[in-house]
Amino acid sequence: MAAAFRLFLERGYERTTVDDIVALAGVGRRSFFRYFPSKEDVVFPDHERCLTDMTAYLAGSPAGTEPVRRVCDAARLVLRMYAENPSFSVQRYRLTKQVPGLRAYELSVVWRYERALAAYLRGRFAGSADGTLRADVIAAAVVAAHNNALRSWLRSGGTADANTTADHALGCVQSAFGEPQAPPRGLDSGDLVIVVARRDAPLWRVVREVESALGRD
Amino acid sequence: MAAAFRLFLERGYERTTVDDIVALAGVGRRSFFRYFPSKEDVVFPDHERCLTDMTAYLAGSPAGTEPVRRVCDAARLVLRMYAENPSFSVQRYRLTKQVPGLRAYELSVVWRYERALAAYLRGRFAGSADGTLRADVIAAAVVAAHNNALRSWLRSGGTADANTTADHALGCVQSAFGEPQAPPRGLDSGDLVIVVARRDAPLWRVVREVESALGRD
DNA sequence: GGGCGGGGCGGAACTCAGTTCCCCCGGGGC
DNA sequence: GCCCCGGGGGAACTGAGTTCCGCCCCGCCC
Repeated sequence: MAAAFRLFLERGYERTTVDDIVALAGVGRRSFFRYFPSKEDVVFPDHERCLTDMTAYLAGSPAGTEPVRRVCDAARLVLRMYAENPSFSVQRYRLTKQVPGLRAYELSVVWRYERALAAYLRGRFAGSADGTLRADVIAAAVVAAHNNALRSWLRSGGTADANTTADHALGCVQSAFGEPQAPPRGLDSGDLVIVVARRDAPLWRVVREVESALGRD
Repeated sequence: MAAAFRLFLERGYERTTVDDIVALAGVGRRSFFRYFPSKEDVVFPDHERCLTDMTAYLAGSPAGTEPVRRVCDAARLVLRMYAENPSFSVQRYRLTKQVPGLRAYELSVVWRYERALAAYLRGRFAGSADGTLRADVIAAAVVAAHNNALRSWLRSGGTADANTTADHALGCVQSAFGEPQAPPRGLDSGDLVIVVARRDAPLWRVVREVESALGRD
């Protein structure tokens, strides 16, 4: 991997052959493909583990957890993996941005994450109306919000705080799709809440007010 | 293309080489790659045109169109393309379902659709708070809803009515994310609106109520 | 200690996608 | 006639990924 990245950064991904890598690393070509099924896999060495981590995390959800919250937290696992090696992640980001083959590979990885989230949500929404549709849409929204936060962090060169941007992005999705879960501060279930808003106020501000009135923040 | 699909259906995609195709078609190998940049492109011959259609459709949006409605309609263009050749689409679906390489290619195509939608939404949401985040999330949600409808239609063998399922799926997204566009029924700007909701009601229902109270539906 | 089986490693050769280079041929202008 | 041009086709090349086989080292059993 070290040899591969040295060459990728020196000459670019496509100008580097597997023979170059194994020659620099001093190993046999056969051994390279033993550890990395394809040349692209060198660039994404940890996604496979992260994917199994995510499915395990979802499978280990205690009963009664709010599903949308859970998938948002699952997405944070990916962000954390990126944040563990900021400089590596940023280098890889620059690489994937300009090599179509790597972008395609990344898409297939992201797709597998999304399917894992969707599968979990489908299980949780089973039986309810439009369950699979809601599961697919929410999974896609979570992935999109996560990617939005991740990319802005990567564009900052890994210097910004990844968690706060992700909290904000995922918070938006969560508040848009999430079910009520927090116990009311002084309210009992069944209480009535009255919200007053001006008609020309922006919708998001009205929603915010509803949320705070309902004790959800 | 006819020769390629005959062989793909007979022996499978991976067991068919480009030499087989050109031998059956009676053309030169060089000519194959003149018309199809890669072997995968034979399977998705019309996506390139559909993508340019979609960008043109979005670019030609009249001023004042509701953005979410517009991207939902843009997604319907893709569905219509599939529906034009049901049997071909179903065959291709079965093929891409079991060939990882074709799935990866399809993902990259879908990604380009999603980026086209997101780019349009980013332009429309420019300046508003969290504009790019909303654009990305909505684009992903629209694509997910479209794919959900498309796949259920494909699984039905192309017999069901594609439009009604798509209308329902996209309608959910549209009502979840759409902006107000209808003029208020009898309210003037500056009027006060009072909304009453039970605390344990699901959030989306509260939001729906706020919207209708504000005359936005 | 000596045979022995298995696993990690390496290399040679192969398949196939995709590219490059060059040729051929037909048509149309000069 | 000659030249130019553009589409088609083939030969040869590059490089990824696979298959097959041989080597060596290590532990294990007799």
